[in-house]
Amino acid sequence: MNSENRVTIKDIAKATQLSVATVSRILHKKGQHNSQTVKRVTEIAKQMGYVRNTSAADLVKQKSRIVAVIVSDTKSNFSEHIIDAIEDKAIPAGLNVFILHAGNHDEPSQVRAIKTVVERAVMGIILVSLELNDRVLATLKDISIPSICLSTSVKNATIPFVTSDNYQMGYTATQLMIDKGHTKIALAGIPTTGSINLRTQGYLACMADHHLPVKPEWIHYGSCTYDDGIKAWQMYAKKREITCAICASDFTAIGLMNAAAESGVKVPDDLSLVSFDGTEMVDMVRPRITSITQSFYDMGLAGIQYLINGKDVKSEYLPFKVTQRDSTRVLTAAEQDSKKD
Amino acid sequence: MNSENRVTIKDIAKATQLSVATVSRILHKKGQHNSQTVKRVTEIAKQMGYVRNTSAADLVKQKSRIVAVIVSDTKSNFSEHIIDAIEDKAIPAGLNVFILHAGNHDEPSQVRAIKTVVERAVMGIILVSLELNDRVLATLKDISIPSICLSTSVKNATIPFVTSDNYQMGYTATQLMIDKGHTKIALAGIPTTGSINLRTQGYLACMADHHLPVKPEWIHYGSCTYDDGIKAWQMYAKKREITCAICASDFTAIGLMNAAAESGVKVPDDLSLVSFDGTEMVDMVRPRITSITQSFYDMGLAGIQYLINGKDVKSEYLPFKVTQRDSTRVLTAAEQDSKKD
DNA sequence: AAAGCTATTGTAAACGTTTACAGTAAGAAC
DNA sequence: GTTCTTACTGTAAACGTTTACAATAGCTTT
Repeated sequence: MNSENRVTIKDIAKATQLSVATVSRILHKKGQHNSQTVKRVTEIAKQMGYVRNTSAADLVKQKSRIVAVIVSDTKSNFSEHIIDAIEDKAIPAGLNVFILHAGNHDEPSQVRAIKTVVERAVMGIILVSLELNDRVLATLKDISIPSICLSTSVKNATIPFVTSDNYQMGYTATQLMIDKGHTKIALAGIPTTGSINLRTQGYLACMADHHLPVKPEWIHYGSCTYDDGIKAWQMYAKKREITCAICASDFTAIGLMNAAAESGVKVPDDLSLVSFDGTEMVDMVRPRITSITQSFYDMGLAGIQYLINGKDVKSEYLPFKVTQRDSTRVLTAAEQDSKKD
Repeated sequence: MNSENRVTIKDIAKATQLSVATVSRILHKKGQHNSQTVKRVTEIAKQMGYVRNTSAADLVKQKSRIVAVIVSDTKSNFSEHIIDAIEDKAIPAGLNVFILHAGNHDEPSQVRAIKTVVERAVMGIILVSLELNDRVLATLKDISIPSICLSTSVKNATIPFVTSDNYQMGYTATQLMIDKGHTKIALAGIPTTGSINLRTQGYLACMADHHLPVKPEWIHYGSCTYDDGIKAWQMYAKKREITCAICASDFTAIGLMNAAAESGVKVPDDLSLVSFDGTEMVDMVRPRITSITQSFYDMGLAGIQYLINGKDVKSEYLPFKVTQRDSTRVLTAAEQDSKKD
């Protein structure tokens, strides 16, 4: 119809011989009106192809019905579960969800994303898997928009967060391997910075608690990618000392497994593997990969509920569980001896 | 600082004893101003924690610097490549990207998403992998916002689109199998509706061109999921007639391969597989899966460039290629005979 | 008949920007 | 000394809504 200028309430007011106020009220179901008029207005509005100008409405109402989700752009596949949960709750509540990408450690891109949504007066911001530095955290705290971090913890809980306990996960993964008789346990693809590095601490603590030595070359640092798995194996392959590896993500585990396979090392016969996350990926590869499975959907739930209910949610750690699949094997007594120093 | 009311230009004007016009101009680098004043204003603005109200700005400027990307919420992994391309070009151009989800065939959710962004006067809309019905298409055409569909074709090209030629891809995949000596070729997980179904047409045409019969039970309809691969195999396993399958997506191929493996059927020894898409997934599983690889990144590029340059892009098909990996095998003459009716 | 309701509609201000245009002052050119 | 520039700043309207409040008319009540 009119692809020139957008139809406004004023146009409809003119066409119906009513005031803009009446039209506005009718179109958004406020107050009571003659049913004849209501019918006339809605019909004309549809016919003229009216679409509301939300910028104008937001401006006077000083708020919007939008939730912004700012997601790390690193190739991870768990964020979609978090987003699923957010959308599952937000849409029925009449909220719309805008997703933006930002760099995991990239301040300028984070600031850009935050600025974009803050300028538009979103009703809340959910930050997924982002490592925010103090400066960004400060800006976030200064603005009057409720924000929450998911899948990362925040120093001093400047803003609330919901994640898994990385330290405990690291400890648990290590304990799992030790329980299966492993003593030479590698750690692959964990970043050196951010809350995720607490997994390393958990690993070291568990090893120490069992009086097991750790060699530096067992720890490969990375960023949870598939390629990190490959690189980690290249590192381990030199001495071929370790009997198992704890992998930073499902992708890292798969990369590691594939790289090992190329050297003729089979999982779980020659190498046991456990990964963090436990997304559907671990069930798609063969052997299936044992994982420390996180509750991503629940994280999303926690995030959106915080925004909807406005309750002062305490920052919290969500439970994780060990899901045994086919990538881990119990070492025989003989193997444990032969591998012993 | 002030978490009560947001600081406006008016507040800064008051604090600096200037007019709002001057402050506005300085803050957005329009016109020339005394460098002293500029410094004073920018400093005070920062100090007071000023953030622009984009709703107000958009309102008067009648436009925004936002590109909306509405993505199918079906679990596919190629859309991220499309989005990558869009962001890679949009951000340097000073455009911000908002991503929304909508149901692949779900009109209400599509309309909701479109309405949300149209109301906010985005500068362009990119629809990814969405099957739009006539009504939605009509609304999209009526509004004065440039829109483009990626990874789907649009009947009559009501709005421009960029995708791969599904018919040709179907034909090519089939040809590939025939070239390897296969004659009993299955098709798994293709939806019955939408442009993607053209793959079925291509398959049928190729079979017909080679005078090869097609049995109904070779064609499994689905929606490109992992589970579709499993279900397809359950269907094929009954008679175990086919020697290869063309799979609707990488995930479908993986599902099919895993299900087959459970019946003791090995890829590619007992079953050859080719998938559409060719995302990184096909390189992560073993054996690696031969794929009809689409140019997703280029699709995203085409979409964003259409919006930025405003050129009247013709709807077009992007090239795809056959990437041979390890899931396809040439049938021996003996096998071809033994399998012959 | 006055007062009080009720149902419906209108008036007008407000939201925070942007920007065309007007204004001012100081210096340069004549 | 007058006019012309130049550099800077102010005025005010506009963008499209929403909403408190006022207004009107027709009823009902007393």
